[in-house]
Amino acid sequence: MTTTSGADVGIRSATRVLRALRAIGASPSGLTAAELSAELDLGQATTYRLLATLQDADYIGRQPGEHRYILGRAVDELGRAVQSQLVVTPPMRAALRAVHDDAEAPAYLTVFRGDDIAVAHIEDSLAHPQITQLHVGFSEASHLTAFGKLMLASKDDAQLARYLERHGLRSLTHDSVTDASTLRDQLDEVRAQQLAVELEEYLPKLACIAAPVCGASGRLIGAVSVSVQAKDFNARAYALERAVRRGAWRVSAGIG
Amino acid sequence: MTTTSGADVGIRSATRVLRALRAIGASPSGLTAAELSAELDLGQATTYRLLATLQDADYIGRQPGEHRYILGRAVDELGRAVQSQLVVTPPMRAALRAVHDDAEAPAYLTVFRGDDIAVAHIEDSLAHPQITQLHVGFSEASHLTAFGKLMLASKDDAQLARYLERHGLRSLTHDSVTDASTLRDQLDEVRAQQLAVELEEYLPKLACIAAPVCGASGRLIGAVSVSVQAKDFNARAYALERAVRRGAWRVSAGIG
DNA sequence: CGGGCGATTCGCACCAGGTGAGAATCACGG
DNA sequence: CCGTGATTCTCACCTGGTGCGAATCGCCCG
Repeated sequence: MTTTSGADVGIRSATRVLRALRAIGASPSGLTAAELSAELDLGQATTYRLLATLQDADYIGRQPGEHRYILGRAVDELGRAVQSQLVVTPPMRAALRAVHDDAEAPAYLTVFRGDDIAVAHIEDSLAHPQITQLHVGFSEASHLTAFGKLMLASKDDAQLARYLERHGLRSLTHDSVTDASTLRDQLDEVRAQQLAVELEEYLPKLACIAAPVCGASGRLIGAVSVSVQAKDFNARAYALERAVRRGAWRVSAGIG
Repeated sequence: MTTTSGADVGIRSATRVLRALRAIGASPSGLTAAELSAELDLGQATTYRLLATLQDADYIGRQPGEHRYILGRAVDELGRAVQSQLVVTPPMRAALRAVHDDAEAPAYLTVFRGDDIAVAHIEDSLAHPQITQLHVGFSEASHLTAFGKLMLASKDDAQLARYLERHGLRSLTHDSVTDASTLRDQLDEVRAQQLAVELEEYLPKLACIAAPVCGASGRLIGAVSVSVQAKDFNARAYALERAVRRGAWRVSAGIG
């Protein structure tokens, strides 16, 4: 066991492939064979063989006459596949649309996956456009979003500690929680209310409110939320809460 | 050498990783360990190790209490990285906007990568919305799109033959070219005009016209195109041609 | 036209590390 | 409390991935 820092678990060759893809994707202009070879600490012959394999499977490619490898169509297809796995049925869409109409605000459906959160669907309109920083796909900074707090609230102390250890508490605005014990208090309140609220923690001037979606087994699987201007939040809070709770209920029911 | 259909080239373990990701992505609800094991023809111990490795790198994950593995956040990030490698500079965006305004039609910037074509940017508007079937990312059926014909026209006979052998000539509409010799004639015309046109070959009732974008070396690297209703095409053709040629020129100039 | 320098491929022997089989253990649901 | 399926463990085998060095290739530059 030469695990110096406990990070290199698993099949080496597999890890290499993944690291290679990451490395190539990390640079907007791609990587040359030599650069990748240095990055992965591999002999050049091996590097070329690996590149040939990836290229053969269409995961990478390069422009003719260019020596840099860039991500190819297979990666694009995979990226699309991720989104196809964020299943959104027409009833769910309808429920979310109703939330948008009731709340007069952009509405989001998120699903939880272990420590990660993916935005599965967004219902917005010209009058109530979505937050630009949010997109369909995985979301960051769980501790600063309303649906993130909902997910964290479903964890017990040990799981939360593990999460914090792995992710830390990044700060995005002046009001972001960055203190673990404050967060724990917030999560207790979330558990008590079965509702999460976030005020200018994720983006300045923005507030978000989220209600839990549960699967047939009663387990928490996601959230329905809306975002509004922070200054309007207090005046609208009551109506927003009714809307997201109703929406979350309808989505939950549509699953079982 | 050129094993046309021999599939087993390269590093086995790498191919396995890629096949595993593909397989998991191919099913909207993901795969169980047993299913993947069957799919890859691997022993179960090995399968679990591979899954653990992929999970460790966040390429896959699964909902708590669920036995199916699904694609994870790292894949989402890769998918986003692909798009970040489709570099679009502000001048290019501006040039494309001008094409949209001149032509009064949605305008597309595509880049060529070997046999593949990626849509790098779309400029549309409420009055002139984009074709819904087209999205930023890789595009299919090159032989049926205007920009695709442009790419194919840059190939010589041998390269074209190789392309046809690998991709075939899928038919999408009643007017799709499906005959290689007809396609060859079309491509000759494209070469002569340095312009490609497509009438209801890709989508019914839709026409598309594309002009070539060249890099500093003079090599063809992409295309600027617009799409309009097929019935309007003849009346508007002259203006559209001027617009895309001008746009392609501006983009080409903005690169060198 | 010829040298020269990267980029890329080839050949080969070594052995790390991935593999399969089977058994043990765990996790549930009945 | 048992049975079934999921998951992990153990271990010896041997494939297949690896590095090194050299051979080619391709292209720029003088």
